[in-house]
Amino acid sequence: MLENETLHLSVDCVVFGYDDTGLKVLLINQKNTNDGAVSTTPMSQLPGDLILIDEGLDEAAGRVLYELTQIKGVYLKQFKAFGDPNRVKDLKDRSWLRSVRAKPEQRVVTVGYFGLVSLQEYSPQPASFAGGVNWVDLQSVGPLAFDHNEILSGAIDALQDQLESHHISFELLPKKFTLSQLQALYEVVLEKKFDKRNFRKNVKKMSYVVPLDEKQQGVMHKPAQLFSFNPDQIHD
Amino acid sequence: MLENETLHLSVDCVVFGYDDTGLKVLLINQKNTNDGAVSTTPMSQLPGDLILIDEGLDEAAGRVLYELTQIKGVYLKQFKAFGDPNRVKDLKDRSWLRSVRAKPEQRVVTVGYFGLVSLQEYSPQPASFAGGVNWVDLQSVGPLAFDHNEILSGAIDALQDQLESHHISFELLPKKFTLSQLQALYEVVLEKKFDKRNFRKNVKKMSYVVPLDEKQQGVMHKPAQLFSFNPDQIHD
DNA sequence: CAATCTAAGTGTTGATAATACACTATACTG
DNA sequence: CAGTATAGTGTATTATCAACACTTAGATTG
Repeated sequence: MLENETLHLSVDCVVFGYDDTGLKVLLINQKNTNDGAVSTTPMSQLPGDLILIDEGLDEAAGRVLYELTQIKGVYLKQFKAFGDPNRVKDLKDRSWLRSVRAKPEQRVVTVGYFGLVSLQEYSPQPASFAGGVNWVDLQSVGPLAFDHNEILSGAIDALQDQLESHHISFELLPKKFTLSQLQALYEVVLEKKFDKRNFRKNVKKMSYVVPLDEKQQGVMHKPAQLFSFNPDQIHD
Repeated sequence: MLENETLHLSVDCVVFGYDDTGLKVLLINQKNTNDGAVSTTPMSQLPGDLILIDEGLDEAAGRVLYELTQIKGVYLKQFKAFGDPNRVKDLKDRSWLRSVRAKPEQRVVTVGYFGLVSLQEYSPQPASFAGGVNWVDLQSVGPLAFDHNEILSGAIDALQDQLESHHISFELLPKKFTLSQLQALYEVVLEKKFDKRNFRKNVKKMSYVVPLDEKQQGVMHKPAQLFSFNPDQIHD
């Protein structure tokens, strides 16, 4: 127990990616540990790691995300700290912890960040840079390591809370987007349908959504007008 | 620097107290350190301390608050982690840290909690139990130790955000209260005025605010009807 | 016990925002 | 040039919000 008398702090990033096929979350696969122990099936987890002794929390979140997935420059926002003393003590997580941590028994408190990425802007996918990194459909997320399902669920709540009030939807869309894409995003994130005409009426009131002199191309129907976000116009 | 290679975690509690005279925050005075060093004027700070190695965050917040102020059983909610690497490195805080911490140079990340108390329910005041504990009017809060002004400001934001959406106003009021008291609370916390008739119209829609068969007594005007909160009736 | 004081309590109206709903327009395809 | 698929648009109804002033109940005073 003496060995454990200190506590470590980590950050975990719940990065949401969006494209026309839906809302995904960025997960990494734990590498299979060939330590001769009972080989548990490798689990998925959120990208996260211990913070360094001289870096800030936001800084740590950006660094850890980059190191594990090669993704950088994304919107990242702290949403909650998770500090159950037993959150890394579950049997299922022991073998992996032993393979990566000097002191695998040590308590770890983690600070959760959620991040937002437009998947169109991130081709090629991170999987081609960093092994074992996947965008997983939110519906298809299975059991994750540690308390990461709980952290994910907290991040979804935070995203839903802040989508409308904090003007962050544009982080999930390409720079130029159509109003139908914007509406689809709202519908997926908030899990409800909107009326097309009413939705567009509301968007017209948002001075920071500006129409471009440009139309969609290469679609086999009437091409939609493109819009972009102008963050300067936000003055609520 | 080697000594500092571990990191500590603390909780800080921003406990708001409310009565007819306004909204207060609970502060404690740092005891004067007679260590012969330059005697800095003793500062006020939020009640907070390091968490124990085997306790959860919520648990730590409750314990620390009780140990420092003798207050217990209050509503406490995590709102944000503060992790600037230099948040406890300021000159003004050194002398006090040296007097209370084994490793005063050590980095401390803190998790902020906000708490809510009805001051009517807390007579006698905590100051009579624990030395140096004061309810300070929000307007009169001066410079605090560490980054506690920033933490306080974050707590105010969280309180304002959640007052309407999370049905927490009753934590700040006595069990039986009048609609005028409720309105005054909203006005103080949200820093804006409400129309009396419109306010009461809205309250009527809240099924969890229930009228009692009882009236105010000992006031030299028409006595107001008393109400109470019934948390069971919350089903948003 | 009448006059006075103080905050409690109460409705209506006009403005604004939210909802429901169906057809025409445009570019690409074969 | 007919077919297809999504873009784009307006109005009527309902619900919500905002503004506004007088009467009432009990306590106090002379």
